[in-house]
Amino acid sequence: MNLCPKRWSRRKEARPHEILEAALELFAEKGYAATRIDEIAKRAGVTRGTPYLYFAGKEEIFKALISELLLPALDEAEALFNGFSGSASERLRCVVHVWWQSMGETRLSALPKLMVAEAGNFPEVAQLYNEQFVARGEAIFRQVIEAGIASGEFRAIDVEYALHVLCAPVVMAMLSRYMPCGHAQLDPVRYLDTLLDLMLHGLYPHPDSTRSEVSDHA
Amino acid sequence: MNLCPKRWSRRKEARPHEILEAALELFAEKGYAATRIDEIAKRAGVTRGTPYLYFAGKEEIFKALISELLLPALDEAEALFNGFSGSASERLRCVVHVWWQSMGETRLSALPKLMVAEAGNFPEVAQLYNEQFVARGEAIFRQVIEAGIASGEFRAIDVEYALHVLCAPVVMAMLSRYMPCGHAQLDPVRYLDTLLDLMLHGLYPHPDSTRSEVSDHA
Amino acid sequence: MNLCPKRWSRRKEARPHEILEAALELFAEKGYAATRIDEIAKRAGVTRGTPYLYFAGKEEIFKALISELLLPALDEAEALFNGFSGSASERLRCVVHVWWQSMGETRLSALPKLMVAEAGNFPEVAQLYNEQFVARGEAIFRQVIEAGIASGEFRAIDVEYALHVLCAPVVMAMLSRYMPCGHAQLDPVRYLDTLLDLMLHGLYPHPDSTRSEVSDHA
Amino acid sequence: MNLCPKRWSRRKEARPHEILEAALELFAEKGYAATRIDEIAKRAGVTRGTPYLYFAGKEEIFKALISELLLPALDEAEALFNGFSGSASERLRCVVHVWWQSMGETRLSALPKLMVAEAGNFPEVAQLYNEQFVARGEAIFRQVIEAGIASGEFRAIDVEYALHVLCAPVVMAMLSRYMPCGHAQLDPVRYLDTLLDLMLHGLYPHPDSTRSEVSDHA
DNA sequence: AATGAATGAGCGTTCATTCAT
DNA sequence: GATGAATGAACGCTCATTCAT
Repeated sequence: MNLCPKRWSRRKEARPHEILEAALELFAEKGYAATRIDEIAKRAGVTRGTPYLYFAGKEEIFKALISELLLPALDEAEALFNGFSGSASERLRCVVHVWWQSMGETRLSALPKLMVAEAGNFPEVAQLYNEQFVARGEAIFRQVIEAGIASGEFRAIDVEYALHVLCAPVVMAMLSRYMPCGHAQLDPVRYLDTLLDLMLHGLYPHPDSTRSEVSDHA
Repeated sequence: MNLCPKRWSRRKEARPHEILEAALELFAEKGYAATRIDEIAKRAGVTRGTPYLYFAGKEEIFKALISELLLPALDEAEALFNGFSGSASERLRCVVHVWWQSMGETRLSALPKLMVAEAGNFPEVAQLYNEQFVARGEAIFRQVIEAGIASGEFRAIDVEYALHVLCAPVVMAMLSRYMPCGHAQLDPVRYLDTLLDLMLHGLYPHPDSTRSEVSDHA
Repeated sequence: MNLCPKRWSRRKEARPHEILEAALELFAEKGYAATRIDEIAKRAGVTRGTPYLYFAGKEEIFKALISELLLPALDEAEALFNGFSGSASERLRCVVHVWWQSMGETRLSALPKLMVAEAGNFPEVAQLYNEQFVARGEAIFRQVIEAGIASGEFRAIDVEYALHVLCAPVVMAMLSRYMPCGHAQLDPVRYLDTLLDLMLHGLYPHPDSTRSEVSDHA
Repeated sequence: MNLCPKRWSRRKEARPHEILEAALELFAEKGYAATRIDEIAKRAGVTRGTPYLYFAGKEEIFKALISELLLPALDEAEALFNGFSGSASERLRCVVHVWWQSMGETRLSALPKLMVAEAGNFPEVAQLYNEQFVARGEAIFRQVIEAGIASGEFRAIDVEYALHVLCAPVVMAMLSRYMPCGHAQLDPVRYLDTLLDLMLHGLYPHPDSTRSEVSDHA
């Protein structure tokens, strides 16, 4: 059993993170309730009792997924957005793609799925998620839209509503990774490009069709 | 204990439906795993053993929610769509609003939430949901978009991708009813109107701004 | 449902017997605990509540199997024994074969199996079985052996012990009908003839080996 | 609650055996179905969940009774038989008495009772029992009888049938320990001696009655 | 720090029994 | 007399959590 005698000598401070990664994978696959602490421990390479050395219980692991994995990723994404300048449409494109690269296509996309499923059962976790993640994410999109309207690049639509229309496909793309349904066969990047194209130009034929950009991607 | 003397006289045919309604409410509130059969039974006004007279087990109740509640609602909605004629944009508006009225704003919107959470754990239910509900729902939207393109009313965008961009906010509006997050404070109808406006016209200012329709609704 | 309107007009007094026969079959196949009242009812051609019109509960059905089916069969067998005269060995042969024909090879052989399994759980039934069936059965064998000893046809062995040695294979032949083991492939009649052959040649005090009789039976 | 401070320190290897012993006792007393896992646990000095640490379920406990308790006892008994030499009648006596001592008069005699009751419900367990226990047990008796016939010490009777006639009282003696019936009041050893006496005098092809041996034991 | 044996509350399911019809 | 919908106690099994080592 103890094949490697020093197998945890250097790992001490890494343990909580390993446990969280294991938990995230399993919660993504099976949901919160169907994931056993044993499985998390085993996938993290530890035994049943170890998670309790670092987390008070299953719910605390859930909460830590938000604060220890998701929020830091949002911090990084925000830094990328902030370092980007350009037209409103260029910033919108940037925000959508950076969002996807830094969160959507990573294991973190499991968290929106988890929150859809468990928000009602864990109000405390839901509050953390909403205040620290959703609100900040929406603020990013809101800024871009508002700036576009202010500069006259965008129409003066209702920002709050447009914002959610814009976010919904991004979130759905994250959720779809865990469902064997229609979305699943689509290429997410092309999907997001279509989103941007439609959001910017609409379905109606353009008076000037030079703005269409989705065809670049094939 | 015997509060109601005729407590089962004429209920036989009604029982399964009562149980499904109770299950749907509870699954919506707490998710599949966190809902106990006892609770379903109690909310349906029966006792622990009664659900098993009508359903083989918890999973069968889940499956019956799809086949007995959701699919009939889709049947009705389809009938409404089919009875509607008009321009592609008028039909799109019709489809989105009928969808919302006949499913989105009803208790049935719990089922997409459930499927997000449990598709991985119940492949059989997921297959039923995808084949009988998602595929048919997408087909409705696809027809409208394809007809619009064929008639020249819409641009020749990639139908499959546009379809999912269009559906995503509709589905998110359903999911959002069970989350205390941003979407929650929005008026769903106005949200869908914004979706239609953006999808048809895009964010860019119109060359002819007479087409904007969202202002009608306020 | 009521395809045959008078389907029970003539059956009223037959119902209890039909229920007992169904119960006997099912208890034999699956044991007492694993047999559901529903199954008994269905096999008897009635519904769930009907057995309770005739029997106070499951245990009463069990008890009635003894008193209503087994004991009458023993009565008949006893009548046959009593009408038979001959040497002790002839009477022994008669007893063994009549026992087998009237009980061993019928569905009644399920009852010894049931009693082996359930005597500890149903002391009242066990008492009935022991006092009314086992004791009377043993008495029959005891009489024959004692008469054989008294007449000098048999050795003066210990009657009580010999009696049980003699009965054991008879009972085992009954039990074996419900087990897929070694006994199962044997022909019961030939088995009992072997028993008699072995028992008699041990019981006879005198030493000519011409008496072997098992070959008669093919 | 914490009456015994070292309540599980060194028990890990002993637990499965303790649980099996408890299960064997309770299955013997009440049968398989009427024995609750809770009772087994309590009698083994553990709580409800502990048996599941060592056995996959109730049926696995049943199966383990055969493989972990009964078959090892048969191994030991076989070793004793194999170390014994003598005439066929002496070997027969040896086999019967060793059988009784190593299995019949121990708690293992519960297993034949259990198998009579449950063979039909657990075909897999029945197969294990028949192939590994019954078949091997019969082989032991068969060898002795065949050797006796080969040496001329026994008559040339039909071995398969005689074998089962011989075994039946041995098995019945085991079953009888769990029934409050006739057999119960007999001394098993004297019962087996009577069996041997009767069997041998039937098996011996030659006719001097001086060989009666049961009187020795009284 | 880490282990893993043990706990025990909780849940899905079954089924003997009841009783309004 | 017969039905069968409904009941509710009981049981097998699970799993988050604890704690002696």
